[in-house]
Amino acid sequence: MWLFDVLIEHASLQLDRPFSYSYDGPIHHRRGFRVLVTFNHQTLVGYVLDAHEAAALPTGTGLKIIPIISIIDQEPLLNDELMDLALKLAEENLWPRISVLQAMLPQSLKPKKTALKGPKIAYDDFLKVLSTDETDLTLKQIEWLRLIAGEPVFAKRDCRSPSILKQLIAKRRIAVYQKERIRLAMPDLELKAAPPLTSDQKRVVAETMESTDAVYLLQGVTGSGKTEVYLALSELALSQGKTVLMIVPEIALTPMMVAYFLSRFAGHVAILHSELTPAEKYDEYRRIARGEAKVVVGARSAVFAPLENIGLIVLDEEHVETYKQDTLPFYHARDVAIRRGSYHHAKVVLGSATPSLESRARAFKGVYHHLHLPQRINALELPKAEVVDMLDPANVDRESSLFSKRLRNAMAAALDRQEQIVLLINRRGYAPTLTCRSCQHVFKCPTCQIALTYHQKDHMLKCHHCGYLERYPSTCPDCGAASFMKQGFGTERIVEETQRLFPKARLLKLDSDSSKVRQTIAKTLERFAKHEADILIGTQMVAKGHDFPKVTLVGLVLADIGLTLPSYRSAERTFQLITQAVGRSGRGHVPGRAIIQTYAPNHYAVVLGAQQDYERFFKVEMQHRKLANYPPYCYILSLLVTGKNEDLVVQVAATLGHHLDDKLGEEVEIIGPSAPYIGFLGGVHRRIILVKYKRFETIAPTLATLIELMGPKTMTRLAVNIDPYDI
DNA sequence: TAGACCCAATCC
DNA sequence: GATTGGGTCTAC
Repeated sequence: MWLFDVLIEHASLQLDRPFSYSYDGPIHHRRGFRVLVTFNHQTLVGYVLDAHEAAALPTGTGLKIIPIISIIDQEPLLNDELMDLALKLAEENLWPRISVLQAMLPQSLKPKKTALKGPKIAYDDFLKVLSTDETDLTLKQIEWLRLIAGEPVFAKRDCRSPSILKQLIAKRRIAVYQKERIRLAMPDLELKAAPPLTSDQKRVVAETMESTDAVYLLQGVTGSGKTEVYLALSELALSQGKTVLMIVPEIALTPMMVAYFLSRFAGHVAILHSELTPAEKYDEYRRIARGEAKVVVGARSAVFAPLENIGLIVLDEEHVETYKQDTLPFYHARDVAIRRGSYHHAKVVLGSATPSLESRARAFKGVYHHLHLPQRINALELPKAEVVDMLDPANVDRESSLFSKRLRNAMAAALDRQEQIVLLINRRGYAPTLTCRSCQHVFKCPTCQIALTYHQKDHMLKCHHCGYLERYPSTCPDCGAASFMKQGFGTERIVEETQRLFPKARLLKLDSDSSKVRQTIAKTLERFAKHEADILIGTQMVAKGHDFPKVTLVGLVLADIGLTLPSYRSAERTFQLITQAVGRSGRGHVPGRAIIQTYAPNHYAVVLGAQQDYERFFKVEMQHRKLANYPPYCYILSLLVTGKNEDLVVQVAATLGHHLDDKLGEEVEIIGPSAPYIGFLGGVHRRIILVKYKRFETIAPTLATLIELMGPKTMTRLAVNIDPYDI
């Protein structure tokens, strides 16, 4: 008899311990497979951590050990590298182990009940010729036998005479065999040879290959050809018989990167990102696990791709926040990439035009090897960026308060010259708040207490935090009046306003609303690239990575939306947004222009962003961070206490706070507990404690005791997030 | 006084 | 995370 140590599918710290189940029967592996078990009157999926052989059920332990219902997988789902990585990450970060295992695996393989309904392996039937002996066959049967034998592979469905086929099978001339079908149709791109590299690119590639360092920060201005460096390094890794992991930030960027890699490495590429259907992802995952793909291109969760023998891991646009998962497990793709790199002795390349302060500071200290691409390819000039002060009424256009005279004139001129324009507004919807005209009632999300954004397209109010929806009101719930004010503006409003000012211009809109429908982002970008539209209006999605040679003007409709957010990263975010946006302009032969509208024309993030002066910004922002003691001068972690009973949440948070203060008061700075920005979400009260610390080792033991302090009670829950992004 | 409802403990 | 059981509330 076997005793299994089983992790239960529910991701909670209280349940993050193995439960014992028995099993009578043969097993092929000691760990890593899923089992179906009864757990507290429920049928759940569990993950076997270990198996022990036993003669009989242990007695006197107080455990009621029952048999599992069934074994789900015959083979382990994860290799030893990923399994050990999952356990280590969970332990260090105080995440439930099962949550990491779930994050690592595609929908169909996750250790949770919903996975059992996920897509299964699809098979195609093929025909195999067993014998070409033509005795006893009719002429028709001989005709088909010869036809099938003449082809190297013959799919069953291609045979139009099923009855004849049936007889051939009965007479043992032909057999049917199954082969796994790959549901993802890769675009059939022409294989391209590598273009000659610029001397800068060559230098960077050579420097990387000659060095024995593990992690590289490739800092290259927008348009400096980082992608070609990734491709060249990939080629070198492949030529050494190693594999390549290419991580990109968003779906919107992926089609382009995929196209680059496909056109260079064709059949060796697997793709993993959220635009694939679960079935496609499953197939791709299995292809990778079987070792059939040498290169994986994918978004955040693709850092867990089951590649073996990795030689190179690239994280493009390393500064973007989407690399940090904001639900359990709160992993950062960059950290995982570096961990996996060190296991494989692979080179890890972090690329960006505007590196995160943390990474740039590490490069400065020599923790990362710093690589530079200081010039745009073909010696293109960086676009001229002009800052327009929207507080000065003289600058504002007479017909529209959203546009400056300068931006409107520049747009008119670009349209006259048949050039393309990108307009960026970092807010989706039509208007971010709706207010009653008579009583000033602001429509808010009932769960998040955040103002609802009015969306014109579906005439609804939406919460951009939790996705809550309600119909556009007919009357005010407070005073009954029926007249409302739409305050502020988002992408939809800019589209409307632009169309009004330039009725002949062809517009396209791109924001995360577009991503709801599959493929829209890719199609929109493609249409814009083909010049089927003159103006592309969107959120920061349009600012990242795309290469549109005909764009000569970029307008940032309001650059400082990010600056008003209460976060120590707001200046960094704003700088990055401006720099990336300005970099979209002038990638063809015509020099580009960028116009930045702002209410904060003197803010250093705006001024230096417009000048594309990363180094100055780095110095200034580092000083700010040092003064306020923020990362990279310390690390931050958040402790989030949640529960339905507000008093209890407050009380537990206070206890944890005091405990931390007692144990660590000397070494760390503790902020809170306090009510977070969204203090009440979905019927659950929240309190947050921030801990600023210098060395994780000094606080790790105390963190572990916090979980014990919480006890087995589930009235309140604790979530630890190391380096959270939402503060 | 049954049934609705809420809370907290338990799960092998 | 879901179920259960015990306690309290509530409507007839």
